Amino acid sequence: MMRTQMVGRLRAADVDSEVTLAGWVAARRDHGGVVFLDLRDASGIVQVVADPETLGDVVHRIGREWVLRVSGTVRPRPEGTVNADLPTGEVEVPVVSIEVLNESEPPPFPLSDRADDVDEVVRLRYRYLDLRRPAMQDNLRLRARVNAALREAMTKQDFVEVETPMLIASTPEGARDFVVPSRLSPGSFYALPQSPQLFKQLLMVGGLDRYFQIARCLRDEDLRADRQFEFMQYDAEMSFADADDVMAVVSEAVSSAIEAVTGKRPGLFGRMTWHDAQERFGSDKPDVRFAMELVDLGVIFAATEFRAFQAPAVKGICVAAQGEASRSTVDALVERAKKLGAAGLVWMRVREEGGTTVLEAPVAKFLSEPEKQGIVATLGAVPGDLVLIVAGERRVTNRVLGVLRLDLGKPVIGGDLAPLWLVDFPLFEAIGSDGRPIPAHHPFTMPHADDLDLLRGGDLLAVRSQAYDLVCSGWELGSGSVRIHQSELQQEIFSLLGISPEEAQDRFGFLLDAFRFGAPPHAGFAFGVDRLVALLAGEENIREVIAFPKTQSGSDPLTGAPSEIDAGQLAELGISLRPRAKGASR
RNA sequence: GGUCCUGUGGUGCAGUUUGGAGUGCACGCCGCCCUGUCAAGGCGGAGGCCGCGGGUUCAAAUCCCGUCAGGACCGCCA
Repeated sequence: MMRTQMVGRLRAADVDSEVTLAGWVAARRDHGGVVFLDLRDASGIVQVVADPETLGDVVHRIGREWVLRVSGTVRPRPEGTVNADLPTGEVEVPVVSIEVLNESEPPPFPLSDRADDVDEVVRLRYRYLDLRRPAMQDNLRLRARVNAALREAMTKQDFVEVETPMLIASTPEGARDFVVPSRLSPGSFYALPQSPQLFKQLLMVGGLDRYFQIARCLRDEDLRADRQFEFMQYDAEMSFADADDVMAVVSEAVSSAIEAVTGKRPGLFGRMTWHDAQERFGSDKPDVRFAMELVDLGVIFAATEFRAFQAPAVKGICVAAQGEASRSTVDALVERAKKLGAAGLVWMRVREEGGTTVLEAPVAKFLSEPEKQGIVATLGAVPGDLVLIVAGERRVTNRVLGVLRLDLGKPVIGGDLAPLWLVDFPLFEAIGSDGRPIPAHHPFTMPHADDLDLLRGGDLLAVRSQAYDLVCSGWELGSGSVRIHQSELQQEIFSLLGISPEEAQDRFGFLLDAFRFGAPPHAGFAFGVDRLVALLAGEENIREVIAFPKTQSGSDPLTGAPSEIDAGQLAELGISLRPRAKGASR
């Protein structure tokens, strides 16, 4: 037997038990006559006490990260030497026998969580050492709990976990595909899945009724703090179900995951229409952990003399307690607003003067007294606040104020995740330069039943879809929709999008074929597991919750990927490389 | 493709604004001392292509140009 127990659970109650422990040396304190070693395993740290006189000089040689196996009888620490900072701090293990299982070179960077700001390339180059840090261990274990909770919640709700293929046909839709050359069909390529979207719909046609998967997805797009080439998606689809059914199932799964991590089950998820999110928060992923909502001031300025406010939309936000922000700070906000596409940004300091609330600003002289009072009343501004107003085209106005709101707002630290369903998305996000509408979701999204007339009648941008997003603390976690399952309606959408029947057949023929054989009404959802885990772990970057992530340029400092392959492999695949465009680098 | 930020012994930083000797701090590492420490302590020591290349200059970590690597963001992510 290698060990009798893990080190982290030793307590006063274990005094007098004989134990054998195995782990890494997290720290050593060599006093000459006595050597203290902090022995670390996956469960924590315990202090062991080594006496060079009985154990020999080897105890002076032992360094950080050496791997030891020690035996001894647990004893209470002497009076006054208890370490309250350690769960095991009441006890220690005097070493009777010691075995060096492996020596270690000194680690290239501190493995303590107190030194958390090491260059990320160094951490990734030695990820196996980085993973020994308790913070990384916690993140990966938290992630495992989330995965387990999601699986359990879905299985309990009668969902069948089905694996879908990684080597699939490329479809020219959506993100850039990662491709894999085919050896047996030189010149042909597989694509790695961007998501199991089409397969899960086929599973519905196949009568699985309720499918889920925690699926690996790959997209060859630029990386970000919340985006990696490959990521994990909780993916679900259900037959004979509407949007509410799907949202209920997903809410249950996400709630279970949150409860598994925090011990606390979240309340009912909020629900907000896309339109409200735009008008109140200037975003399609509103962070509702703080207010500072966008307020429409259009009524106040309906007949204003002030040119800048003679616009389709005049809206403002009230920034609490920032009324005395420096001129340079305010000027920076104006610049920011202009950069975001606003014609300008009107700012006003809210002050108190002789018992009344007044607005002080360069533009104040252009505004009438009722207008100024209207601003204060409508925004609920109090002395000390800063009022920011943008006027212009409604979409731009909302977007600019939404960004400023996020720049200036402060979510409550340690608050709830604030999960929120966003519903009633528009079916099309814009009309392209070719006059064709651009789908907001994907072309299989079911239009809202009440808006079918609009679809056929005219105002395409007003058509709502049966799509829904899950937003958490300002992060877009995922999205889903009711799918079109009738080929007539699907053809209609394709023709609106300018996709000919031949083209549709060419791109998604296998799905359209399947739909001719009694496809059930179905709906589904998918969200990013990495993002949910990062939120729950309090990390701003999903690399912190991925064991072996890639850098922003898509490389892996540990393995050296991506790397060149040898000529033989290329030949076998029937691939020849073009010479490098700009002078060979390697 | 673009904007911005960063790059200095193994690690984290200061030094760059205003050019003047690789000058400094903390940790780690090596050696010696030390029986109650908690990131032990004391004394001593080693360790540098200032990312790389070019330019300006009597002189470059410092100024200029390019380049590489990393990061945040825009584009992109149906």
